[in-house]
Amino acid sequence: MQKLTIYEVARRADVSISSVSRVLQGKPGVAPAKRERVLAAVAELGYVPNVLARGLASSRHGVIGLVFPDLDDPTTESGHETLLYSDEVIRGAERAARATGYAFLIMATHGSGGREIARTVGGRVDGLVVLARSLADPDLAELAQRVPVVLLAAGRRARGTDHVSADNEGGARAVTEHLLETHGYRDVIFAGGPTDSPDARARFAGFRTAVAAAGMPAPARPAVRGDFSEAGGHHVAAEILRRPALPRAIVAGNDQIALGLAADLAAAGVAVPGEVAVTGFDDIQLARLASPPLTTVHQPMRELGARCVALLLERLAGDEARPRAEVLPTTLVVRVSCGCPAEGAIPVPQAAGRPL
Amino acid sequence: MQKLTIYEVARRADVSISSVSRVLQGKPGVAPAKRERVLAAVAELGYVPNVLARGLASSRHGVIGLVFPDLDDPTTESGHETLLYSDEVIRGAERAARATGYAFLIMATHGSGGREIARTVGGRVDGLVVLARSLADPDLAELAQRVPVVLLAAGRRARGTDHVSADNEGGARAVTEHLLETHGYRDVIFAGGPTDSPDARARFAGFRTAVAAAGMPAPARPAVRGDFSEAGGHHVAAEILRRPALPRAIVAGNDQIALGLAADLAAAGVAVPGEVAVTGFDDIQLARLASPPLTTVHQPMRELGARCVALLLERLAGDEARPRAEVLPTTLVVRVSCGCPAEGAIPVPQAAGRPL
DNA sequence: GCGCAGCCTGCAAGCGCTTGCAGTCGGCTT
DNA sequence: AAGCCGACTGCAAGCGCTTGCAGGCTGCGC
Repeated sequence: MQKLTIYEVARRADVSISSVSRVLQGKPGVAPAKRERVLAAVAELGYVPNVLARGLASSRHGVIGLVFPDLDDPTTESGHETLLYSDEVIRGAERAARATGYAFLIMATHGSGGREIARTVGGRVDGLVVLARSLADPDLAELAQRVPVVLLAAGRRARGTDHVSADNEGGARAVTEHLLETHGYRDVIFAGGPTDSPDARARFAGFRTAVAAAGMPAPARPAVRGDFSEAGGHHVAAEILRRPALPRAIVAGNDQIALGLAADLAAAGVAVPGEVAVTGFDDIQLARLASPPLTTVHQPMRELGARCVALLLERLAGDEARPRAEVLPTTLVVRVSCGCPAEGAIPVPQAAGRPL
Repeated sequence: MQKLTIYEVARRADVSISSVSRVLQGKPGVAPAKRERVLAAVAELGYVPNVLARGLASSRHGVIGLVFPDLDDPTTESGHETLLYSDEVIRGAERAARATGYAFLIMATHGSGGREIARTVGGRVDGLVVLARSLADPDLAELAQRVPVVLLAAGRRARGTDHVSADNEGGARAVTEHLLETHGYRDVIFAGGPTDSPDARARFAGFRTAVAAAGMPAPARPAVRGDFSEAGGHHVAAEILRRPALPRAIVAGNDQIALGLAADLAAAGVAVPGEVAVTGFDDIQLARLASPPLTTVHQPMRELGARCVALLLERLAGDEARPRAEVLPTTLVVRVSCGCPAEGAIPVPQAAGRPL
């Protein structure tokens, strides 16, 4: 199969390549009869336009990109600390891009090398979604002036770019209120994430608001900190177990911390949620299946990804709007780890009526 | 910032664009002094070659693509049946591609529309990794003659393409043997996946081998079937609970089935693994955190993705080799759901020595 | 019957970079 | 000193498609 170009199609349909091009792009100004001939030729030949040539001529890639942080140590195959969060966002974004005919490129960043990576990907896409903390500020800035960028969950730092985030503060407030009001716990502490994470800060702020609203003194900073990973949870657990007295409930900065923490508490003989209640944030899949099922705050991860792509497309459409910031709602998901009854934690369809 | 082309760099360095091009590609035949000047100009200007033009001229994309099945119903936001498997493979492949300077494109397929999708992505990449069952055979065939394809876990159907898969049969045999020999269970059954899945078939074959080797009659087909999803597990559970007698152990086709199944059994009052032991396959992250932690067979998912990319690159390098099939080893991961003691199921670092 | 607005068409000029090829030059071999 | 060779250089021809523009036709108003 030798190369099949627009010339071949034009010859076959007995028209000029201009007309073929116009038909293929759905542009007006081509007589119906001729349009038919072109379409027929395209079908017979199985012609697919060369995206490279098309892109070069129109200076459009037809590709949306997404940059996410790869927190794993690339030298190990452990892989278990994966940010499931990114995977969900990626899926949502991919779907949104595909639905509008764009191809979807992803690139993970791992600490250094961000500059090169940003250049590589920057020149290949029409627009870029950048997940929080996957790129250093200067790299991001350089990238942003080459191509439209939408920042996801980044605590609005870069100027001139659109932002999308989840309502971290509201979610943290809701889960803390649940602990405080529904359960009536008194001694509730916050086990935070990295200091430089805007998400972590916003969640802590929500926690403080709830505590203050309950008429209690709100701490100035998280009682403990740890990475947004299971290892971070282990670290937090160690810190807490070292104390003279255990808190009644712990609001963790995210699900991974909560899971690692809960596992260690249980292993140390502390009943969860009996003695210490634990809540998470994100609602990753593990949260639902963990033991006990984790009470957490759901972030609409796929939707976040999809909204980022949507904003990008709007900007590409050219409406030269000023930077926008969109905040998607989060929802409290009550399961067991807060002390609530297990009811419905794990769906049990038609398991009833067992005839044994 | 107006557009910056190779001409600008050439002028700045006072050379021809040919030389700039050669320097940028690291080709020989450019005097050292001149090479320096070019590099300096590139750095000062912050020049980044236009990938579209480069691609058009050299007919190379610099992009590796991956097509995976999106089993979710795109109209819901549920997202919980996600194939974690794909996510891991994607990460592994992305990393391998990035490490060799290639950009990485992903595209999900969802039932129909595969043809269009295949065309879209086929024209944008230098090589493609296709996960099992994401594309119909004819679409795959068409795609394969446009661009090099490596099939992952597809039970070698397409001719002329490379294949990579995990040792499904060996893994299933190992886990079944564990149940049969270590635990001495007699009544062990296989709860399979979809009939058309090569993976499911290979696993069942391994199961049969082990059963036969233990001197027991091997069934001709799986005792029950279900999708490779949690819902499939629920279905399997319902089937099994409907029987007059429960089996002593169930070898599930994959982790999701095992998890859904185990949850329903437990909800129906059947002790797992006390009354019925359950094992999975894949070793997705959920398997480790589930309750009880799932004994399963580990597939090197990231490595599978990475190997696919590696094969693709070798083929692109031009060694015109005949199609190869690579099988990566799987490993038995013993946790609790088979009846083994919990020891080490959840790592408990420094949780000891609690001073309370 | 004539003029003009529209609608179609195809021409041709790029888009920015790669690469085969011919030409230039200094240095060495005879 | 003439001839050659090899290392460099830059020219120019694409790669395949988009698109502004000018020209040709048709139909309608006057």
